[in-house]
Amino acid sequence: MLKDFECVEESYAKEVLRERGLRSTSQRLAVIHVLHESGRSLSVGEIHDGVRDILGGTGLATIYRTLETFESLGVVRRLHFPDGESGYAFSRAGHAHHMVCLTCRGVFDFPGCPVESFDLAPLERTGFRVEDHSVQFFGRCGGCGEAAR
Amino acid sequence: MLKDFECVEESYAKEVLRERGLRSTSQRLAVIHVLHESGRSLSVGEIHDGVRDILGGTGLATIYRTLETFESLGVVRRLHFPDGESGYAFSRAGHAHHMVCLTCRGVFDFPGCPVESFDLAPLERTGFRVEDHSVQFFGRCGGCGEAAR
DNA sequence: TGGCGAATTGAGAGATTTTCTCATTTAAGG
DNA sequence: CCTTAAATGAGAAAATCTCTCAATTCGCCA
Repeated sequence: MLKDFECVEESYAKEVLRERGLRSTSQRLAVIHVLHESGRSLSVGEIHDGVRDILGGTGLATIYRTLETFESLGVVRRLHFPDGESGYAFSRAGHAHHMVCLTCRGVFDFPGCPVESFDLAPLERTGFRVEDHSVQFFGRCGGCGEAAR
Repeated sequence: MLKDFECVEESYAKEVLRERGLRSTSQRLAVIHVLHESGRSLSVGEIHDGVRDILGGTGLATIYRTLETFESLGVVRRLHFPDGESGYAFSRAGHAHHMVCLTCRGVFDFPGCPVESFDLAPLERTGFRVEDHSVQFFGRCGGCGEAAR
């Protein structure tokens, strides 16, 4: 098992895991490593392949379980693309939204939240109580926009 | 085949289909009927069951094909819930966002768009060109909020 | 209204994705 | 170290989605 691939994101994930009384296994850290290193959102299969490159035989079920765990911790986020595909991306916990490049599937955080300055009162007057929201921007990142020209 | 279930939504769907040179089949209209009648988002299985109740034996593949067609026409929208589930809901074409009740999966349009008044310039200065966005609110609708108390 | 041609469907096989089980391994506190 | 519960691996099983192709049906046109 490689030990020299630690990065800030892994330390962060470790801490979140410890806070919740969950274990920092090599599989879990490898998932974070693969996700962060890629800089884009990856399918379950891609993550599985990436983890196997690092650790050797890793069960697919573990990948699913790990992604589920991290998603509930806010460390990983599942993104759904307009074409129906989906992928997972590393994401610092807390309130963050993303821009997703439709060409390379790159994921970029963006500052601020459009909903913050949006007046929810009219919605809530209908009796609906808003508990959460999701915002995503789709488009082309710098590199992919260039290439298209 | 029942003929007495026509509603505004079906007429609308028919028109959109005709505009694109696509046929208004009983299966397609039944999908719209089921979706609209429920007032909430439905899984593929629920839609399949609903359509079978109206038309009798309808192939599952047809349901998938129909949903894909309608989604590309903007008549139906696929929604992803925080719990990982997903469902389809009727949606007037054009730019519309939704509030989704996490209890009953009810879907409600809401007026306005939080992104409209959001300044995209800082994002686009990063080189990212925004082409599309998605916004969803999750919470409890009037009825389900009541029931929870 | 009847017929023609192309679009659409049905049925089921097949592919893919996700979940589950349980014996084995491993992290982490004492 | 040792212990113990958490986590994993492997593969079976379940669920979801796609594909193929013959049969059906819609919508146009005479």
